[in-house]
Amino acid sequence: MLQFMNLTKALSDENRVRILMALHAREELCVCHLNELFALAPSTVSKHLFLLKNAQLLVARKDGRWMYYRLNNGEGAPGFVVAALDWIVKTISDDPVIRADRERLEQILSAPVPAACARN
Amino acid sequence: MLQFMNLTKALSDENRVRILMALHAREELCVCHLNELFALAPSTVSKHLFLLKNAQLLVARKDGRWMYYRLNNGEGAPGFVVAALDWIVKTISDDPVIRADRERLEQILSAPVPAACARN
DNA sequence: TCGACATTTCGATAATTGGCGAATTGTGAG
DNA sequence: CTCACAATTCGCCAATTATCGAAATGTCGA
Repeated sequence: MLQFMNLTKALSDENRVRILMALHAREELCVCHLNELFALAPSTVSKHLFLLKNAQLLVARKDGRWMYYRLNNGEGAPGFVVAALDWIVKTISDDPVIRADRERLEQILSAPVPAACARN
Repeated sequence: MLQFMNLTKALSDENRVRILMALHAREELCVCHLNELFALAPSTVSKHLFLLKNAQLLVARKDGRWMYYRLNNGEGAPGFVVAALDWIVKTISDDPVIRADRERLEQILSAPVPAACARN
């Protein structure tokens, strides 16, 4: 029950849902990309990522100075988590807000000199 | 997005999830049953039911003085709502808390003179 | 080693939300 | 009509939480 509630609480904030969808669009992103994508303080994004990871919705990978996050829907992910992610994606992929985030994310990632991180 | 967030916010409270699961065990219940099942003030239960109905997770039926609530997973229910309910049921049906609620609910409903409502 | 940068942790604050009791509404029984 | 009762609405308070900025941590490059 505790795990389940961690998950539903994690999903109850719009910014966190948008983070999940951004990761769905791009497999893997570092925190600085998310900082730029959403108009939030780095510490705020970090906290959101912690809650999402704590709910088992995300997994993290460290590479040098950067932390990369991705959806926890690969091998070994709990079935109820994968089911939740499938449900979310299926439900709001076409939402205007999510679409706009996707487009803005493309812009950020395709910029010749990414503004977010120094170089990445 | 607003509908989606209404739904995830509705699911982010443990008492509301337990209400959903009670309704899954029993198809339909009136508010007084839920008042007795959970140790909550009637006004609190009523608020929870409003949020769940607002999220389209429940539908209500009025019968005399009593309001009956049930899960919105029948004909005409939105697909993403039905999918959410299926996911919840599948994920936490076996949880100890939910099991205990189910048993207590049986007790309440099978009592010779239901304590909850005057007669029902 | 030192400085720059990515990220996290911590502490404070504002907004949101769960909870209750009191008052209100609506309905049926007497 | 009046009373009792189911349920909701409202106003308030306590607890939670989203957010930020400042400070701490860790890592790379010079």
